[in-house]
Amino acid sequence: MEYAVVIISIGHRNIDHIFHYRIPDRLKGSVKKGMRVMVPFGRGNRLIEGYVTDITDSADIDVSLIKEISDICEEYSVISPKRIELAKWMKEKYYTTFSSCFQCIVPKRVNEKSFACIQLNTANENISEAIEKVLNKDTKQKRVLEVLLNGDEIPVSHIKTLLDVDDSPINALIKKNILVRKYVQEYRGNFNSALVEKTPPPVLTDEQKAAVEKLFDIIDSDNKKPVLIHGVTGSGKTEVYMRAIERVLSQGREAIVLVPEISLTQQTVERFVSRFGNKVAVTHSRLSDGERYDQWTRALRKEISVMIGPRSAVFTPFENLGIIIIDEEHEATYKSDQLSPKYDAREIAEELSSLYGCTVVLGSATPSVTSYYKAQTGKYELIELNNRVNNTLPVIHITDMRKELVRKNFSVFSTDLQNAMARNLEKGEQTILFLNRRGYSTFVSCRKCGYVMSCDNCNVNYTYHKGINRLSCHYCGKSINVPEICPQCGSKYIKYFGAGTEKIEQEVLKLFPKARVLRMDMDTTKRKNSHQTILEDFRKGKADILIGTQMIAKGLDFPNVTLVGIVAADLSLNIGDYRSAENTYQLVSQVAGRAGRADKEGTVYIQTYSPEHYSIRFAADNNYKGFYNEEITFRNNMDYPPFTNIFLVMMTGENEYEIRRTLALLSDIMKRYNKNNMFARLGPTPAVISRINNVYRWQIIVKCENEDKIRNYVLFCLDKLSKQVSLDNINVGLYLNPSYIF
DNA sequence: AGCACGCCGACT
DNA sequence: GTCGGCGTGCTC
Repeated sequence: MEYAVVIISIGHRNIDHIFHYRIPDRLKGSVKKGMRVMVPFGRGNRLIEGYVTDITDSADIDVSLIKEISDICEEYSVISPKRIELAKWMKEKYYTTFSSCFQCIVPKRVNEKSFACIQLNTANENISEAIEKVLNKDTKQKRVLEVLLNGDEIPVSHIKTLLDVDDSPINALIKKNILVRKYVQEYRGNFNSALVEKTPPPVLTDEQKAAVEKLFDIIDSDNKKPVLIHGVTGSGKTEVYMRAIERVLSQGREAIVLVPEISLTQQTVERFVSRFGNKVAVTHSRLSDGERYDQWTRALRKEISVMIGPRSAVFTPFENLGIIIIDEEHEATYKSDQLSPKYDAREIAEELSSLYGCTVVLGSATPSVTSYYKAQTGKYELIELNNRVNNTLPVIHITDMRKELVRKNFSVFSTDLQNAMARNLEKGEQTILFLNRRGYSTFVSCRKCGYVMSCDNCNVNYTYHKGINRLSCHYCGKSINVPEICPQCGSKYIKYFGAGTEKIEQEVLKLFPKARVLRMDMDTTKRKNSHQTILEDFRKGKADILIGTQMIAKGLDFPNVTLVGIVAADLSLNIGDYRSAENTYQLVSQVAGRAGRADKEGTVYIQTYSPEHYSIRFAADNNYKGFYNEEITFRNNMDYPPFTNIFLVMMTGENEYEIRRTLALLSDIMKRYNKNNMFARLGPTPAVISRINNVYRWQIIVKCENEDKIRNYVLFCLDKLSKQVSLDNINVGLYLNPSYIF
């Protein structure tokens, strides 16, 4: 007897194991490994979706309990044997259920959309006589038939609009056996590659040539070490990627290109489409489920061979996978931090590399410290691109804001930056001002008693928003009217501190009343497309100055921008996360890179209260290695990643006492099983934001060099804990090496 | 997860 | 007697 081994699509730990089902006679031969099936499940025999992960001839359970598969979902397998292996690996690596891993690997099933087409009925032997009869009469049928005589398959809707006819002549022709109607699947979300002109590849620089040759060697060899391309901005990394893709395609294999969602713009995509034409498909988060499913299906059917997309595109079902390119590899978006499995696309790519023998290429101008460390220690190959293809470096100044205070300049802008802005306005060139904080004032307090306005629901200070004239909480969204007197002492002296983008906008308008200013932050981009509109307006020169947060920092290039002001470079430095310096270096480098592209020289002013900090100094010098050397020493001394693994256990719930008590218990258990003191433990401590929307947040942090050991240890201790106390009212969040400590 | 089963008290 | 409350435990 043959049984299908099925994983049920219910993401619950109790049923996260295999179930055996009989294959009914009518499905004999059609049920295959990797297929999606419907099976009766539980006492009520409700029909649940499941995945056939194997077919066996025995089952070690009472045969009378085994039920029958009720139906198959598709005629084909949606998951290959190698990808079943990937799911097993993910389940262990990300301590999650099979079901949730399958959900990543196979997109949600959506009904396929089809449309009616008509075509000559080739099965009809007497068709020519029938055709002749119609053509001899002057009817609507004749006009329809004439269009179809060459044998093409044409959508019914096209015929109707083209000839202005309705169904009746078409139906008549079908009745006469001259035409047949068939339904063709429509692929939703296709990128219209016909609109993009094909461009010939440019001539490579010597440096690019060397990089491409090294990549070819790796692609063609069996040594599948991942490659880190450290290429300064403008060094032509993308062209190197495209040559590697060409090589892989010529070998009949496929390519995946991962790009941070934010830089997945029309221009990026067009660059690939102009080289590879209709072999390219694109996914992104704005696609509907149907569009995503259809693009995924096209890959499964080998109709495309290059997929460009964000994190989730790493799961594109190419079975002859030749290369995975991860651009801007340092970006935090490659790690999913919220939904389980909390996978890292870079790690998935490496696992796919060992399953498929494909090459993994990571590229960045500011590599993550972890990746560069791997390149230094021989786990990755390193390719460096040090020269710009046709851009010059901007001139970068660091401004010590403490000296501005001494000189009695209390403005948010240093004198130098103000002067530079004035000069730029006169010249008619554009300026970008970057501040990674929105709102007007970030801190509102009473001058008499010191009371700080803060949210009732969260342990977060209110930010004052001048546009709506309200205090608003950036964590739960609550906003209140500005109190006229201090809620604590009744004093009228309420003072506003700390500047956000809204304040910067106002200061600019005060200094330069004639300047045309655009502001881009969460508050000005709430409406659909407002993001695009602002950027386009700025590109077209409809504004002189663009003020913005993080969202203006990435991947955009404006040829007429010659001045960039980083208003407070040390904001990200004071967050208190072990990655603060890394984030600051990356952010400052990226923002500075917006100045002076094309033929005009750029100038950058970095305003800071910590001008001596190495992340700012080296970013201003454009010296990644200098930064890396300082940072890696710091990580080593402090025992932070990449020298250790950090496991964050966060408990959240409405009853603070219960959370603290439970975490204390977990801490005791951890202490008890910490043989040889292999695991360092911090906490329980309140999280950085210790209450959001009246949900309290406490955490324990565990550190250990060995990833498997720390994972097993934490899961073991949590298992012990769950046997001692109920965790029903507590949410337990597990984060292995999170992108930031919350 | 979700559903049946079963063991309780309250009610026509 | 029986209706329905929720706690418990199982699902090929």
